[in-house]
Amino acid sequence: MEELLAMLNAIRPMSKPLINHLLSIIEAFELRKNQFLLKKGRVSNHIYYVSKGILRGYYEDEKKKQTTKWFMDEGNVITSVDSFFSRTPTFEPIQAIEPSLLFGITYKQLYYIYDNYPEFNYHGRELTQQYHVINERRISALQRLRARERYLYTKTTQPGIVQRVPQNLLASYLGISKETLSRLKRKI
Amino acid sequence: MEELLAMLNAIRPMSKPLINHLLSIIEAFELRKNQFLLKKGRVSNHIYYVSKGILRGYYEDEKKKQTTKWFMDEGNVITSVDSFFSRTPTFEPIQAIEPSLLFGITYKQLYYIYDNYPEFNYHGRELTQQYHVINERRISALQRLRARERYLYTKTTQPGIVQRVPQNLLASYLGISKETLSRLKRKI
DNA sequence: CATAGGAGTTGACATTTGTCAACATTTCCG
DNA sequence: CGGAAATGTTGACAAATGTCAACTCCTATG
Repeated sequence: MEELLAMLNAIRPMSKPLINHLLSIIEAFELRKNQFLLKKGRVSNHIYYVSKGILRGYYEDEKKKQTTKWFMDEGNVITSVDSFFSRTPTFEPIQAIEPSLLFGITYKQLYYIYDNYPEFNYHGRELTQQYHVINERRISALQRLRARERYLYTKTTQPGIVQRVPQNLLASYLGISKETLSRLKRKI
Repeated sequence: MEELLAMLNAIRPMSKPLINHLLSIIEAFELRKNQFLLKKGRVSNHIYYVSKGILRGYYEDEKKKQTTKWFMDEGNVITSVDSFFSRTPTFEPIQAIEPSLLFGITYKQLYYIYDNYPEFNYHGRELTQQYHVINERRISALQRLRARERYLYTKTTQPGIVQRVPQNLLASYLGISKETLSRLKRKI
């Protein structure tokens, strides 16, 4: 839990009352490998900090083909962004790839904080901004780069992810088939 | 200018002092067709509200091939996200596609507001969140959909854009060649 | 420890998309 | 108004990637 508070304090030191409030509401969640944090059709009700482990958000089409939208490991804040903020049922389950430990709060609790501890809007804004920038870069990569370059790009920007994650999931994250990934890796 | 204030007030009503401060600093910018709002190599120093017109952010690779990262029309808030927030020189120029009218403030002015009118962090957070959700959806589309489906998806989610924008730019936005776009349109 | 299922590899082939070049059409400006 | 430049279309072909199927290897679990 320390690390979570440290991360937030690094963005900007928080007041004692805010810290105490956070400590009183944050809940810990433990997940086994392959366990779901969020199932399809539910409204994403929590936002979590990843303390240990690695998770993925993915999408499954009519033909059962899965596309991994993101991987997040230690130090990241995760939720099903679309569902959480728009309060609609998600199409994107979240699943633990390794045994994981998370700290989370609910949507209601988050907005209670935004309303009653205005200082926390600064943190919310900075964090959203951070992921926004990451997504902007990801969009560029998906638009401009071919399979091979996307793989190399991801390998340099997220080396930990590339190592930790099964190749079939990595392929779907890159937006290519597992066979194509297998082949282009051999040529490198 | 009214519309900008109305948009912000709709997110959450702002205090009189904040409104007055905003009015005292917001600057208007007029652009001719094809004029640049931001050139490559500069640090993006402003964030703008689009009051009239349509603009694009794009990227140009070594071979001079351009990829349009986004189109933004009336009612949107724009900047070169990466450069603006990370304070680094941009690779992504912004250009007016039609004659445009913008209202803008600088990075410094924005952070002055965040620090001295804490209530505005709420607005900054909500706006960033909004674009974050849009980008999440865009990533899904780029990852999962083929050329044809990406076109149809964009046509339904941003019909105005698809109509207003030259096809070669639209193609680069979709991440496909202009020939492919021309062909798939004929088949529909 | 046996084995079923998951993960990764490889080959053959189909499909999609890109590239290049030629041409048609539109738009912009002197 | 007229011509250059930008935009859009089409064809032929090449390159990239997907799909399907067979096979191997690993590993999780009864």
